[in-house]
Amino acid sequence: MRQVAPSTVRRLSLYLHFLETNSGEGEVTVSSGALGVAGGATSAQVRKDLSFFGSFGRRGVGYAVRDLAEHLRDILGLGRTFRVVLVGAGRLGAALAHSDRERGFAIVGVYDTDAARIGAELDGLAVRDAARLEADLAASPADIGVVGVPAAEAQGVADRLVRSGVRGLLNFAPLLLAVPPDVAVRNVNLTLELDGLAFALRGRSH
Amino acid sequence: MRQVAPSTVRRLSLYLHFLETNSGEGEVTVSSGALGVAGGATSAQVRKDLSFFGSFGRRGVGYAVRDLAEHLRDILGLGRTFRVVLVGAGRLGAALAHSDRERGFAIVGVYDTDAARIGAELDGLAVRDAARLEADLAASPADIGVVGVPAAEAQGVADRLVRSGVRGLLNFAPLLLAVPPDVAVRNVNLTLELDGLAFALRGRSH
DNA sequence: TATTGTGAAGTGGTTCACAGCT
DNA sequence: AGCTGTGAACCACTTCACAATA
Repeated sequence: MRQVAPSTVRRLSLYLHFLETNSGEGEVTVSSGALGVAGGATSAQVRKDLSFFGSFGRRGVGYAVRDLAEHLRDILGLGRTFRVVLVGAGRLGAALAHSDRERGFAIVGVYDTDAARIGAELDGLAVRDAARLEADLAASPADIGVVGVPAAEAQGVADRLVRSGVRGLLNFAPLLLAVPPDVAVRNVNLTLELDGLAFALRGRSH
Repeated sequence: MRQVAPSTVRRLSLYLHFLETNSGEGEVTVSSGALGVAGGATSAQVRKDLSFFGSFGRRGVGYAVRDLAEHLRDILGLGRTFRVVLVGAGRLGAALAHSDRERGFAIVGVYDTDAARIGAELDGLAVRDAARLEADLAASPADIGVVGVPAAEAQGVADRLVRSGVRGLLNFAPLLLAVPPDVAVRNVNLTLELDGLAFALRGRSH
């Protein structure tokens, strides 16, 4: 199978979210056009995205909602639970801990280096001393690590997570992490987004 | 001038961040190669990105750090202060309020519909009743609106912000907002990022 | 008639490679 | 010799267009 484009994965996730939030509404089938609206794509794009993994629709009819949702969860690998450790019990980390605990991402540990935070609770999880990270992960590995520490510490934390067997990182620090090629990184960078808006608004006054 | 690619803007922001955090270190010039490492790009890509806006370097030498940073701030439109209103005083909004207040993005208002939150303080800013949004924006416009409310309310909030003159939106809700073509939207979607990691980790166990 | 699945064409961003300065 | 600036080549994602099917 050819390499899947990152943009395709992003859209598949949007299609799935649409199917999941609109499934109770009676409609048994959806067209590629409707999915396109949800995913910010054309109908042709939707069909191409899906055809990459198989033929899930019926010509002249569309896609069966429940069936396609199931296929998308399977394609995205959402059939299992991912174990997530959170390093840096700041606000972004808290936002993550708060959301999405249901959808297959289980937060199994929250760590911080700040003594003031250690021992505190973050959404029902005790914040542990980051010094324990390696020992804890050796005893009970995780799939995904969330880097929620300041920029200066981010690469160090990433290195420790990767050495401890984590193979996916969600990075909130405003810089690019250097990781081995078999480790996946997704960045959430508020500075970047704000700069992007600034650029889009060039020359416009309020 | 041709349309600038979103990926180019993203990298320009990364180059700038690199220059700003490493400017005190004696080096007066940087090469496109060094900038490429910071921005996750090749040296050729860096030069193309910059050449799009002018010739800022010297052949055989490189780019003057201070000078290039200044140019990048100018290109990105960071020379002025952007007035930002935050709707939804949740954790992501709090994360935003906490960071970056220095770099040209001034939070001028925080709103929520939840009576329990109204009147509370978020990083020194009083949370106001979202019902006042239109009146406040009419009296004192904003450039950027942050949509930090649940998915079901997101489009409604976006509509109200756009009607009140906001021309840039930072959307934390896990869906695509429909906005007029002259309004810029950037999405921060944790669900999407986690799904992306799930896909990248397909078939791998811990 | 409605809508999918897909090869072919199109578009646009990235990489190459080298001329041009310092 | 070192490094930028840039046209040309390349590559990958998107759109088109239409045969296939309900």
